[in-house]
Amino acid sequence: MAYRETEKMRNRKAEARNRIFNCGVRCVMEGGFRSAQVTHVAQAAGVATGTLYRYFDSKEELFAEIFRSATQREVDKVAEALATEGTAVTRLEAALRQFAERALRGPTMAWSLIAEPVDPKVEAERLLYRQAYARHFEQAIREGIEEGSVPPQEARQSSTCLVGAIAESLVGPLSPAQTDAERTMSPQQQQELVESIVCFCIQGLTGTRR
Amino acid sequence: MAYRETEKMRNRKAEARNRIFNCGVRCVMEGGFRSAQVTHVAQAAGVATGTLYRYFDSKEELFAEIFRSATQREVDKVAEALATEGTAVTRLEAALRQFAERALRGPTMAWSLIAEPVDPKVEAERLLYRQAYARHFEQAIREGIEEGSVPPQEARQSSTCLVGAIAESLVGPLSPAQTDAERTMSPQQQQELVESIVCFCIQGLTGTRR
DNA sequence: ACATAAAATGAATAATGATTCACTTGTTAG
DNA sequence: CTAACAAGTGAATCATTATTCATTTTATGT
Repeated sequence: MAYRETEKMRNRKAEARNRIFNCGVRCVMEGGFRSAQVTHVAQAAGVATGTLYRYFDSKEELFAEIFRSATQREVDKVAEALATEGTAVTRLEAALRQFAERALRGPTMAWSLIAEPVDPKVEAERLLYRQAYARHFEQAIREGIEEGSVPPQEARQSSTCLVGAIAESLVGPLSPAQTDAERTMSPQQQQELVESIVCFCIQGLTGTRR
Repeated sequence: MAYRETEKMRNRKAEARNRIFNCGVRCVMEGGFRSAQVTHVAQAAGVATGTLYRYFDSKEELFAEIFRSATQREVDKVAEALATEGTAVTRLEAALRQFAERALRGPTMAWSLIAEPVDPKVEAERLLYRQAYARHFEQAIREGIEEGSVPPQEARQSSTCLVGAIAESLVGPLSPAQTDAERTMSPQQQQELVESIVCFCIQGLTGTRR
């Protein structure tokens, strides 16, 4: 026996995988999934295309993983906002803000996650991601119902409406169809946008004018 | 001069174009945009692929036109519901019902229009289509504000939230990721789904518990 | 140094589907 | 009937990209 995988090699491989993955992320951040081709990613990572395939089964697999990780960060942030102190309503409000503000801060990635046309495997991830949001919201709504700050309702349904309302409100502003000039809203405008989304959503939940 | 386009010929051509167009519609209704290939459409219409290109500049052009027409029908129905007698709130409610019920009745087409990943040109049509809905809703909201049945608010924003909430609520049920069994909801379930969407939306608009 | 095995390479291949175009067929007017 | 032109044809071509694989490079243990 003359070759056995050593620690050093394991590290180097892990590094390579990481580098590829991160370059994939960067590609998506720059031009969305559509313009992110395996050849580009490999090139950016400084490896041959063939090498990429040693680390990922297929393009779809790679981008599904990228999607998943980008998504997880976002979902975590929302979960975090929901895990603070206060009534369910306050926490939901904070979570919606978090969602919208983060999206407006990183518009290309946000658009890719929310609305860009993608391959089926990635689309499947998107479905999961939206469901993940919905489940977090749903939980908070149930808590709200329990504590009396939210009137009884189909928590599942309402949570889906929340996700839809906020996502749709962002699609327009984030869309690359807009010129960059249009996409760059003033902080003032952003603030207003977020406020009116939150307002609609909380009213929809509580049936209480605010 | 020996050949000049005659009435008969004009008709025949119009017929051919129509046939191609309609077969395109059928293809989309059956399997969505993804599975609708020019070759299929041509075959279904009983013409050669080359012929199709005498009537449509490109695949994208053809399907964008198909999308537009399918969409127009839906938007018209909503506009119709909004044009009846009654307060803005009642009319908006009727419009939301119309939207949801029609979608549940033709799930494949509805999914294609609302959520299927599509080519850029078609995606652009989708943006317009969602805006068309939003504009109709917006108008009704403004009327509601004027007549006092809806509290003052950013009508534009609220209308976008309506579109998002209803679309998102339908994506899950319509998605072909669901088995057909899952997708076939009982009329009972459909009714409940529609009710809870409408409830959330009207509350979001009016801030009044119902 | 050398044998062994894994990792990296990237040009060649495969797969998919839209689009073209040289040619055939059909239509019209004189 | 025939010249003149338009419509129709569909196999061949083109374009785009993901994926493979024969070959080269690199790492390891003796």
